[in-house]
Amino acid sequence: MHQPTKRVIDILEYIVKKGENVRLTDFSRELEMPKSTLLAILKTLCDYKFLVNENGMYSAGTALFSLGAAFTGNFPTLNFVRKQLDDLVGLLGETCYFGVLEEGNVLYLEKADSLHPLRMLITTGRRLPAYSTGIGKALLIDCSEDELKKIYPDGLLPFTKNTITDFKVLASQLECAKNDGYVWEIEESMEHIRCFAVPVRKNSRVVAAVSVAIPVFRFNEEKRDFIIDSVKNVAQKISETIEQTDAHFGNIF
Amino acid sequence: MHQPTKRVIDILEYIVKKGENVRLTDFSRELEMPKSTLLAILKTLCDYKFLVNENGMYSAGTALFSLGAAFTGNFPTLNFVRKQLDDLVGLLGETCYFGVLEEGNVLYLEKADSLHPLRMLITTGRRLPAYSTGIGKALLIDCSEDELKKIYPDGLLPFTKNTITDFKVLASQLECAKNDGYVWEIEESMEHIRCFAVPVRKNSRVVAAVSVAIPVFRFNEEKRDFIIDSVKNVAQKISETIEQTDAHFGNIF
DNA sequence: AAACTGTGTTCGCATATACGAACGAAACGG
DNA sequence: CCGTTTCGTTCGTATATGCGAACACAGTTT
Repeated sequence: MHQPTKRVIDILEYIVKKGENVRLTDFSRELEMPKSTLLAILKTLCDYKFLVNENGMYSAGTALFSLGAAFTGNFPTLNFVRKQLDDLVGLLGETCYFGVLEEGNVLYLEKADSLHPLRMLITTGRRLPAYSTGIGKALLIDCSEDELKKIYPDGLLPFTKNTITDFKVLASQLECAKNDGYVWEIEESMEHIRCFAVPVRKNSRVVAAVSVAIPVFRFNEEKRDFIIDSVKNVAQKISETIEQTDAHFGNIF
Repeated sequence: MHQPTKRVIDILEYIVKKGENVRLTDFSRELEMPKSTLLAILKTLCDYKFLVNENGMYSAGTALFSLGAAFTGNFPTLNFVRKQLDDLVGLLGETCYFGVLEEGNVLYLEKADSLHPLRMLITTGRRLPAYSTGIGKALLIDCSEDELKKIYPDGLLPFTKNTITDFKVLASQLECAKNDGYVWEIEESMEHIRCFAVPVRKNSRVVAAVSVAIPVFRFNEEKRDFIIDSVKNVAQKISETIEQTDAHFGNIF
């Protein structure tokens, strides 16, 4: 591990987590780096707009935006995905997500916000353990029990009282889901939220997934079929589009 | 200037420019760094998903997406802006932009694509000299000739035969535009493209701008008033929204 | 007004990093 | 098929970077 590089990474990830108004001392304390060393790195990052220094307060700079935008720009498919998610929200009224699997985690690539004031709070770019989320289970849908154990060598940690922590239970549930063509989840990653998700395939391999997250009190069984059909429909459209591209997305697709 | 940090920056900016399939030797040649040093840095960047290494070919990694998304997430106003631009494209049919001023350059923060197959190619996150673009002139609209000279100490370089290279001409044109409340531009930054732009203000200070870019052959004078009114209307709505927030956007707003 | 907290410098010393050459492997071309 | 080129990797040494302490300065609190 290259220390100077690691430090730059730590600084950047820390500043985007905090967003703004981070002081030199905060960096030093949280990242355990001497202030004199920090100052040299921070100054250079400011020169190139990765950070902004406003009388002692550091904030995330526009270069971070440019990097992310340039990355996204390589994947025009995402524009199509966003429009599909917008349509899906129009139908269902609840927050919808699109994400890919990255080493056992869901990486959220796109979302469309619920029309309701009370809505989910996951932001694009975040990573969450796949086994506990609806969209994540859709991404793992083809995994056997052995494969799951390999992905999560430290076991399945609970996030709520409903989180599945037993590999056998998870594997058998995925087995069923594979037949049904969709996954559901009730308060396994967050209290009061249930979820439906459908995998997106390219050449029959799961490469991404679409999901909708619904507060339990706004759900009722009558809506069930309509929700599942709507999500399946969007996942199918996205699958067809992705089939035609050769985009890798950081070699995830 | 801190060399290791500068190198990380150079590597990241180079990889997003190239997008994918960059070899160790390419980095070494283009960035003038010894291969042995590069290897240590690249390996660390791969560990943290800033890069991906696929049998010798490096590509941009998902961490870049996460950084950019986290940055954007701090500015919910951008979602509103995107919807406004979408509406504007619905009215005008041509590519629309939203951007801010950063040291004499326009930084494009949002865009909505034209419905026509032939359209502008500027992507979000890019920077272009403000004096030559429509949106950029809207951002400079309150500047005097002296202020312009301070921003561009090396003078105004031409990009097309129409680019304004004389400070006096630019300043007097901005003076007129300030009265009209909008800026126009004909093939000053790109051949075959003309542009209308309107500044977005916060507390009466220009903090951003909205523009529409139209291929010259699709423009005719009858549309003029409608275009200008539409852009002004959107800029006004965005102004009102920004007034209510205290977002800085990398201390640009 | 003095004590405290935090930023940004400076400086000498110890050390981790950078460098370039040399090596091995693979791809290319005649 | 073998020489040639290109690429990635390794390694010992030189050097640039990292470190911690001390200091000046500014703002805030006691």
